[in-house]
Amino acid sequence: MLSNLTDHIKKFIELSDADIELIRLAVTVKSVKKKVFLLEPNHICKDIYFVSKGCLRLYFINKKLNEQITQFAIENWWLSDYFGLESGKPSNYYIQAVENSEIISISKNKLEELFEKVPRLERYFRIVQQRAFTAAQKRIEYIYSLSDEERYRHFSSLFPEFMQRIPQYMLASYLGFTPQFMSKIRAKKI
Amino acid sequence: MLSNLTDHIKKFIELSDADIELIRLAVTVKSVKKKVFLLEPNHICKDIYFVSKGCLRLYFINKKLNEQITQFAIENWWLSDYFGLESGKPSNYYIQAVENSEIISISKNKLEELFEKVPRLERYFRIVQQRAFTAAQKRIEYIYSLSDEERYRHFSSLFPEFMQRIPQYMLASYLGFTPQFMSKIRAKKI
DNA sequence: CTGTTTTCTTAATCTTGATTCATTTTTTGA
DNA sequence: TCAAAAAATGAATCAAGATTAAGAAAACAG
Repeated sequence: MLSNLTDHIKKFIELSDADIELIRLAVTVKSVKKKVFLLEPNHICKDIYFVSKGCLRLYFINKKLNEQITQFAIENWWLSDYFGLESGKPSNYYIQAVENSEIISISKNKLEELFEKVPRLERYFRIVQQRAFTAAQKRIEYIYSLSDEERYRHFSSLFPEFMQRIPQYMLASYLGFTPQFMSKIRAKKI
Repeated sequence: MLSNLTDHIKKFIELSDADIELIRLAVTVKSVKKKVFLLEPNHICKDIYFVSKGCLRLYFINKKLNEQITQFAIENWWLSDYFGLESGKPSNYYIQAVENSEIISISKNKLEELFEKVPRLERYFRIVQQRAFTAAQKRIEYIYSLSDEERYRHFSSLFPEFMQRIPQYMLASYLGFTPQFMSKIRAKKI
């Protein structure tokens, strides 16, 4: 549903019907089944993704050959490998659907064209990026000021519904510890 | 020097002389002595800061009553407590000059006015925020995929000149470990 | 200069969470 | 519907880095 995106944009800037039509022409709306990859390592990342429904994860394989999740995106969040997108170099990341999802994608090129036609979108994305940066900073702050166990409890108190949606091992990966350790602290709680 | 800022902006968008004059009227350029605070906890953060010369750090006091540095800003970087800036709530952070510095500051309100007069600046700040977000994500990736010792060596190979500029204990804080541990790995190296 | 504060180093002990390996439970798909 | 794969749990051992407590070396101010 394109309206999920345009409604989100309207929270920050005004959009005319003509603007919405230009957005419609620039983006691609698609259904993505659980486990499908939108990006894989060694591919060039060309798109940014808006989650209209469902959930995506961004991860890479670390030195110990484990999946390391660095970002989730749920409804109304954007996700991309911005580093790959800007550099044009082959990506190191996977972007994968965690649930059956509805994704709105737009290529870097189409987005640049759209910025020329609807310059106020620069403002929307400035705000989106600023919020993303602020959230990333908060996360770094928690990593450095809470123990793993505290971070788990903090996360589960903030996002109890999200915890129901994803496998535990993915949350352990996102929080930076092992599934075994997660089992241990969960057992402790009861 | 205002030109440090306008030159930086010109790397991303075009600026007319009139635009530059509008920027000049909106910002404040000031010299800040080492150890001076630009923001302290329980104060409302109203400004964002551009480092024209020198170095700033952003930190908070964690539960163990230690300083925890979450960001540095050197020449051509912006720094603020964006969370406090957007929420209008009292800050939890210190922003302090690490060296005698020249800082260009602009208040949130003045910046909003400036966006109305020079809308292309939204683009500049969109790009700045996107880069900041990408850097923060990279940092999270390193935190989760490298040991503390590896992260120290990685950082010192990437930014050898910066290491000379700041006390070791600040770098230890930024990297998330103790000065004692840092001494240990430095001693190991020789 | 010279006393004081700040920064850095060393070493012993302690803790958190990783690793390894085995088992159980849940989910999935043919 | 049931076999196979995926996910979660449990326990024993191990390691990276914290903590504590000195003391040494630099930097700084009067």
